[in-house]
Amino acid sequence: MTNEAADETNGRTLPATSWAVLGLLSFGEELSGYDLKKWSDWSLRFFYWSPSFSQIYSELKRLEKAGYASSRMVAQETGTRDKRVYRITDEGMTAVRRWAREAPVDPPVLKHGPMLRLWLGHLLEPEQMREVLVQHQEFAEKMRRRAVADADGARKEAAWAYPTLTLKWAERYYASERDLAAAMLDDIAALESGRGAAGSPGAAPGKPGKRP
Amino acid sequence: MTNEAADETNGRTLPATSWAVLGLLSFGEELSGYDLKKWSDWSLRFFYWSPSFSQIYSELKRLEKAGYASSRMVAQETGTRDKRVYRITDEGMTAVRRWAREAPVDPPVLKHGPMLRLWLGHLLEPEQMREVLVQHQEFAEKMRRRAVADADGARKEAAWAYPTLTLKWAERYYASERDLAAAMLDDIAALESGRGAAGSPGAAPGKPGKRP
DNA sequence: TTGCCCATGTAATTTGTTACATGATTTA
DNA sequence: TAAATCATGTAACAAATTACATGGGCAA
Repeated sequence: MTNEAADETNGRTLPATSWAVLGLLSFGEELSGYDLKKWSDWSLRFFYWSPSFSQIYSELKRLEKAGYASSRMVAQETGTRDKRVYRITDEGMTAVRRWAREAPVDPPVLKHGPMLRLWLGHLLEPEQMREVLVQHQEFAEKMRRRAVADADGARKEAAWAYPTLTLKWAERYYASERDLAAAMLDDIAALESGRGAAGSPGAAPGKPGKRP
Repeated sequence: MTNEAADETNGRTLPATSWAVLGLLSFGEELSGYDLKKWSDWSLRFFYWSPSFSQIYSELKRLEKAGYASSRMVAQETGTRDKRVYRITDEGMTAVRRWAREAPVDPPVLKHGPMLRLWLGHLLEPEQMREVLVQHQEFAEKMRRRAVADADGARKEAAWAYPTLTLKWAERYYASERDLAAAMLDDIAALESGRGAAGSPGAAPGKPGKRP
């Protein structure tokens, strides 16, 4: 009852980030913290923020304490510093499977800095708004291309079908972000062009022709 | 040099959440922490997560310490408990305008729980994947509708044009989320139907006809 | 007149980041 | 042989949540 591992095992559930790390391990490979960080940078990154090194290390400790992962030191052949590698346990597989199947579907968390800036449009010059949007557009397109490239390089075995599918989702998501920025550039241009002509409330910004 | 207010005023910049709260105040009204929370729930919420009460209270303290906001107690008419209301200062306006204009455009932070689950598709039954997607779809549609409703009810003055514009962006964003979920449902169906027929690598899931 | 929600906060805890420490290996 | 980089962590700090405390008004 006062056993810590038991406390974690039953009862209180882990935070999503722990499940994300355990999820990385659930593909079956034995990995070090460093490996996990690198892998998470090119996979989770597209739809889930990639935790820092230090957090990955502490999540690994927590998972091991909970009995969901086990670790061992491996001595390097060529004299490199020894490292600790982690592998998921059977209990870990059971737990992460259970989480994936049964956890409630809660809404995505979005912190969209560029939109926060535009929401404060009354503080900006039109040119500055455009600059924010253009940079965001470039970011989105860069991410989209990365998702495409990663999907092309992805392993083709059946086990990897779902990671590949989410890359496809990411491709579309970032394409949409890019297009949404373009649409907003249009909207701002329309707003600007319609300004000065007496703020008539009838001039509702519907869907005017693309350009003035 | 050792003055705390000065430390905050120049030099080290505030976290984005502080700017978000100061941004709420930048529309000029005198508001309590409670008011700010409620307002943030129906505005920031669409593109930036809405901070908890306690965080709003501590951000307000920080802003006041930095000289960006001032507060006063107001006694309630009908004997309700007194409350503290905050108003942005001139320095605050200068600072938030400067932030909005000059801060680097950094990428949005996304923590997409549903996608994390699907990325772990090897742990799920197809039916469970569909369930996750359907629920996400419903959430997205609910948010979209809310954005539309809020935009309809929004104040029409020029100062509110940009908040209204971001609501329009939100409407499109959540429409896209909804559609992306639908597309992924199709992809999963295609993957399932193509399974068992020898994992031929040629069976690339392109854009097959909507239904089998 | 008890229970519940509005409103206002503070305290304790958890989550996550940045800065630092260490040492070996590769590259310039 | 100095600098950059890989690899592994720890420590200090910041951000954010949950739980708790308090009191008034209102509905049952």
